[in-house]
Amino acid sequence: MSLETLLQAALFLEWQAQQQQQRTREENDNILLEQEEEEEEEEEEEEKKIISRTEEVVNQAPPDPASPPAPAPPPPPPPPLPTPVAVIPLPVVTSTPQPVVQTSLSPPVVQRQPAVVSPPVISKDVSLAPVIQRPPGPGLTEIKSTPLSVGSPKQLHHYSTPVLAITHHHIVQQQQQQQQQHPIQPQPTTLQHPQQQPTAQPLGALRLSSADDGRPNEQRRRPGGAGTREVHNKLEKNRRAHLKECFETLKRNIPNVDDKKTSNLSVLRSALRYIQSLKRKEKEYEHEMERLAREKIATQQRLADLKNELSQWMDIMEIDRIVRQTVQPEDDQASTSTASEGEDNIDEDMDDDRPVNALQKRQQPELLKMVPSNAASHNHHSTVLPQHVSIQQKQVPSPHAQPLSNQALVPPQAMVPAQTHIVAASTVQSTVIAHTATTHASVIQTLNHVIPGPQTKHIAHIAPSTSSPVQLTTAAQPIGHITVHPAAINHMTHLGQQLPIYPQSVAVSQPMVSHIAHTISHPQVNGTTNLGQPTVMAKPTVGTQVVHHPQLVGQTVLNPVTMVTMPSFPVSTLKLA
DNA sequence: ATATGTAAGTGGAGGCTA
DNA sequence: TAGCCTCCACTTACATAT
Repeated sequence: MSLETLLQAALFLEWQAQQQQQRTREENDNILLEQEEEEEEEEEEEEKKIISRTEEVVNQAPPDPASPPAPAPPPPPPPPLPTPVAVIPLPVVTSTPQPVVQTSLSPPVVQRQPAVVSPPVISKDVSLAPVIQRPPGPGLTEIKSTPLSVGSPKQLHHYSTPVLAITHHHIVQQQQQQQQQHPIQPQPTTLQHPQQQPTAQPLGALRLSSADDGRPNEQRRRPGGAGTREVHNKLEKNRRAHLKECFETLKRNIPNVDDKKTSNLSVLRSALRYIQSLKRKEKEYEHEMERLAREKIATQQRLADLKNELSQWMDIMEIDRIVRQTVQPEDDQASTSTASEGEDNIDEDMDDDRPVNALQKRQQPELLKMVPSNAASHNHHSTVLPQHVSIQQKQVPSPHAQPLSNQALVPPQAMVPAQTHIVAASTVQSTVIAHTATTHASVIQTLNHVIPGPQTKHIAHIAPSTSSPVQLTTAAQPIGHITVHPAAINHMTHLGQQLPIYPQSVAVSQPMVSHIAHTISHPQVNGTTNLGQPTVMAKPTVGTQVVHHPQLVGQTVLNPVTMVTMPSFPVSTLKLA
């Protein structure tokens, strides 16, 4: 027993549980279904209200009035239908049924709307919906009707003018009343409306009836067509809403506009101001852009110039490198040093070898070579280091000497305007300052001629820029002769005391004569007093005027003459390249 | 109480389309 | 040409500020 009873009890419990589960499932399903239905209804309502109210009205309206029964218009679900009511005549629909007496008063707008739509114009569908679903009783109409009617003298006024409207209103009211009487039977009522209306209404009915009766519902659409008042009102309402939205959008896009206390007019004004300000700014920016464009062009031009100069410098550097490569193998004692060091060394050497220099002067004029540099390249004094080229030469004019000098006399015009380059080849006693601005091959040739000499063991090379190392190889022999680059004179004054002073006399070689432009007193050049002997300074021949000083040929320049050639642009700008 | 601004209803005019 | 749509103007009601 116990077991059986227990089993039975268990089975029973199971069965109950299953039953409960099923119930719950069903309930849930029902709930879900209800919810879905509600949602659908809401959606339909919204759609109808918002989107296609007018469309629905219009579309539904046309259908044939002929079909009398028209249970429910096909598209809108017939039964559920509070929705359509709500859709079209919103006021009417929403109005809750309440007993109000009111027919006598001027027809409320609400009332007219459905009426107008339904009977004359829109045959069934539209009319049906509102009419059918209107809750029974005039109450609906009244709620809205009362305020509307009360508050709308205008409406009265409006209605007065169009006869049709008036008639419609009355008709509607009657229809509504009828419908109220037959709330459940919307369809037949709706069908009846058009026909019944004429009978019911005196004035409007007359016209409507005449027109409508004569023709079927098709022509109920008055020119307003969709143009029932309700539709028109809604369209207009939507239009205003859109307009309002546009104003809101505009307002949001205008800075410094209060969100709330701005009328549409003020929004427009502020928008106008804002647009004007934007235009002004636009013009300003355009001008700024033009200015920057011009500045850019100028800068690019300058950059191009600098690049050109830099390329020239690079050529010089290349030549120097070649020269160096050519010279170094032969130079046992070659040493690199800075310009100052080299100069110092030179000074020392010169001090030591003065007597020798004297001999050299007599025995052999030094070989001078000057190459004019670009006058324009002397505008800047950023580079302190002068470009010296001193080539010491044998005193004895070797067979190469003459050709050297000749080659050194390359016409300035043939020279590439560039910074002076210093290549100093020291021979026994003579010093030749060559202006390496001559990228011309003649320089190399000259050097080749000069250097090969047995005595030309020391070559000082000074790079033109500060960045490049200045290599000055002091000759074992004191510098006997120095030629001055004419271009250097422009910058002599700038350098002032920075310029090294060569105490010993310097002889000007024959070739240099052609390039010597001016002679100035030495103190003017370096600011130092010297032995009182005149110093020969050369002025660049770059330009046009070249003054020859043949008297200087072979003479000894007692004071140091430093070649100083400044780059045509600040050294810092070299980095740009 | 008055002024101002907004929303809404209504009618008409004009353009577009079937 | 009728129907439809859009726009505009007029009017009224309501809300808010002064």
